[in-house]
Amino acid sequence: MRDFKHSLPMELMRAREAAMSRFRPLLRDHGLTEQQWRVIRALVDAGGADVGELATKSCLLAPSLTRILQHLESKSLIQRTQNSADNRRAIISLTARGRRLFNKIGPRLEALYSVIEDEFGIERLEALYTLLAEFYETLEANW
Amino acid sequence: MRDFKHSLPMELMRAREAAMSRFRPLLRDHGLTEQQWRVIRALVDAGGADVGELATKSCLLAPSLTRILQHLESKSLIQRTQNSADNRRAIISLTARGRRLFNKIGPRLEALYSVIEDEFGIERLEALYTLLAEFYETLEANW
DNA sequence: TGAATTCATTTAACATGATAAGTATTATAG
DNA sequence: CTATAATACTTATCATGTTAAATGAATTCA
Repeated sequence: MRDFKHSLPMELMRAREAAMSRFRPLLRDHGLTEQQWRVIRALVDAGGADVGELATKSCLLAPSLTRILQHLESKSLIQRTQNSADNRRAIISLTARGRRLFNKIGPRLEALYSVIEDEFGIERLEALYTLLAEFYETLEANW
Repeated sequence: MRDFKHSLPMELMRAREAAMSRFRPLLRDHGLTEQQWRVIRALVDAGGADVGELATKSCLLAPSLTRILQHLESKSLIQRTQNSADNRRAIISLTARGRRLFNKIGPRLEALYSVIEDEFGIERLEALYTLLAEFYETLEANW
């Protein structure tokens, strides 16, 4: 049998954790989890989206997203606007407060990301990123 | 600001999920989560280990592992042996039942892994694996 | 040797991951 | 039209992720 350590899912997880462990403290200092941050960032990127779109963009399952949105709404970081065309899907958007929080944290996370780029090298990082995207595409396509 | 989609942690997560979604149903059919399986596999690999070693090998945090071991013990898949040299660390090992379960599921998971190898290509998979290991090493070393 | 420290593990608390089931709304077939 | 099915989301449940604090055993050092 293949060596236990030579497990792709494990290696993906370890690599991700190595990166996330550098970002998490900053987020935590601002009372955010990494998942909450992904939602905020997706909202900045999209400028308003329904729950389904948001789930796709932030890579969260619908039940998790439901809870996270309730949490973010209770902290007045997001708001819901009823969609008259389809009452099932409300449109989620950042509040002014949510945008301020993003503007405060975003650049500092980018700085941490730049450090990683310097350490590992942008070219290798791009190569890794490309391989990962291809891997994802391949597995999605053939399934 | 960098494009939201061009986020390495997200891409690592998506790649991992693409792979795991193929393995998870089989595990689930046998009443196991992916984390429980990682512990079982680490125990096969090590043949007996204390909780700390097991946490490292299976990439689980100690509190998660504690709960998982309680669960696996209640299903008689693992057992604890007191270590006379140090009463803090009990030695965990698979029961006969745990080994049987591993022998039953292991080959079928390997088969699924082989499909991925064929789809993506062993060379590219190796290249990806190498980059991931280097990424991990780089980030751990410089921190 | 015994108090302080360190170490290994567990508990606690809150948040998310994963699956199944429920609810309300919209679309569709007859 | 209207019963039915499909959609979008939410709840519910159990398991794990993450951090901090607690417990108990081994080590260190005055």
